[in-house]
Amino acid sequence: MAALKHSRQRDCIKEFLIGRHDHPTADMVYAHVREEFPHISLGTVYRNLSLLSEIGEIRKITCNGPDRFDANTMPHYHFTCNCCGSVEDLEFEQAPDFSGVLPMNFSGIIEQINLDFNGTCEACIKKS
Amino acid sequence: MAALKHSRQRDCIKEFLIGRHDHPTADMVYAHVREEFPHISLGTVYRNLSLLSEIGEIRKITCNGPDRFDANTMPHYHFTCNCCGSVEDLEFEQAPDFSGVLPMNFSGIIEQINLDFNGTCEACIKKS
DNA sequence: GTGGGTGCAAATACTTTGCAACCGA
DNA sequence: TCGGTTGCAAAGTATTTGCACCCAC
Repeated sequence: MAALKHSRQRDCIKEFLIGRHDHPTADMVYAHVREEFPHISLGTVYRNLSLLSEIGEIRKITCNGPDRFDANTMPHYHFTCNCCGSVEDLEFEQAPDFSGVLPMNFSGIIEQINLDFNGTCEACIKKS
Repeated sequence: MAALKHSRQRDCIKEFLIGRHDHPTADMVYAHVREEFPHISLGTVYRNLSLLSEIGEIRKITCNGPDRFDANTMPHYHFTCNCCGSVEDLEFEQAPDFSGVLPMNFSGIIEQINLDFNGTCEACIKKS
């Protein structure tokens, strides 16, 4: 991988994500960063989001609709609303423990475990 | 929801998925169904895949790259390869039990629990 | 006959990429 | 200066949709 050079745009993107806990999409990041860098392009936002998630500084959340990004790289799990697409962090009384549930008959490399609950969020229930 | 009418194309799509355990994409379904219905359109395939997953006859797997579809609607969990995008079913020595890990501070409706391991599959390890 | 289903094509949504100019080390 | 980064626009990938015709009930 090429040597990483400093960029003010990338800093701004990362700072924005650190300050948010609602898992913004690339468009939401773009809308914000544009306040500070009015000429930044969506391509640059996507490039930096990919780069940051490749080097592990942020986490990319693949779900229905556009990808979302999370500056919290600690293990934690999400609820995704099938209705509005929002993604919330879940808190557990007892943290999920996957140590006893390692898969058999599998010889690849596991890099990440994703636990995602989906359904309908409170806001969407009220709307309907 | 409107009354469902019978369609041979939809049957063919579902039969195909039942016979496969590799979680085909819409394109793969299209390629197969075209053997029997040479004039079927990709739009029809997408429409039927959405419809089947809405009524719970198949399951849609959202991952990096194109969505994948699974006729196995029983609870089970996947491994997704970050490299080639393949999705495999995982077998566990001890089935994951989420009864003790229900989320607190959450008041929406949970419809489904997805547990997905991702990393690099055996085939991609060998290639590199 | 009625209304859902289909094929086709165009449109949309999201993301990536080529390229020349730019900027940080 | 060198090579990574940016802005811009175009292209690419995945999916949805409008519409006229067709087929199941």
